[in-house]
Amino acid sequence: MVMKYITNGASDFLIKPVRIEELKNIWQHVFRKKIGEEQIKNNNAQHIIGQLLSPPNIVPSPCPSRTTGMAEAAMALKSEVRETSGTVTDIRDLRKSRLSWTMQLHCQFIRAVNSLGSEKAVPKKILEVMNVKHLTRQQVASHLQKYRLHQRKSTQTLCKDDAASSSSHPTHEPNDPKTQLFNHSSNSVYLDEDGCMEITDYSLPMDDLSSGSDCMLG
DNA sequence: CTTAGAATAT
DNA sequence: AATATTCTAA
Repeated sequence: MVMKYITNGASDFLIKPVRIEELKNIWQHVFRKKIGEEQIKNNNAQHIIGQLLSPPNIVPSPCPSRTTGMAEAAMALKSEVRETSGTVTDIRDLRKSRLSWTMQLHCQFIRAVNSLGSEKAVPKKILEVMNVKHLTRQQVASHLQKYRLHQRKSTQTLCKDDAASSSSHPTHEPNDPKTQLFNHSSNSVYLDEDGCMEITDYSLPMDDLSSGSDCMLG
């Protein structure tokens, strides 16, 4: 498999979690080659980078500006995982290929879901409520799917125990997925049935310099 | 055409 | 197991 690419002209490989340094290196090489020519096509360069980053990765060209690619790319490559006052507001980190649902993120997710209520807790709205830049609807959807699976599992387990016999295991918290009305406390709800987190304090001003309005809807 | 949700795939 | 991607039906 690897050979195939080499014979096709690839000169180097990057392993999945691509780091900034590696990319800088690549850029240098690209420039050395091209520097002799009169025109350096930045678009082309960006394209190359895009290809070097494996397909499912985020490509560092958010906006169609054909400026001097280098600087911009370097900027874009800086980790943009921003966290302000314990609240994640941006998940973009080009070193990572997959999103990691940290507890913070998960918490925010849970909060969003709870504050929306069972009926309205659909990916799009969750996304809006969470207000995390660069988080996609599909990512939320995927997470939601898993979350619901967990929920079902725990409720089933509890029901079984309930009907059967013997002592109960306080591992998880009972919950009615259907008949449950959620408390719309906007600011202090913790403890989800998933029980994998009990962070109970998020309150501080948010928005620092990360407020750029990217994926918001009014 | 957009999206939620299930089914797969990595 | 966790996330992503694809498929299907509203």
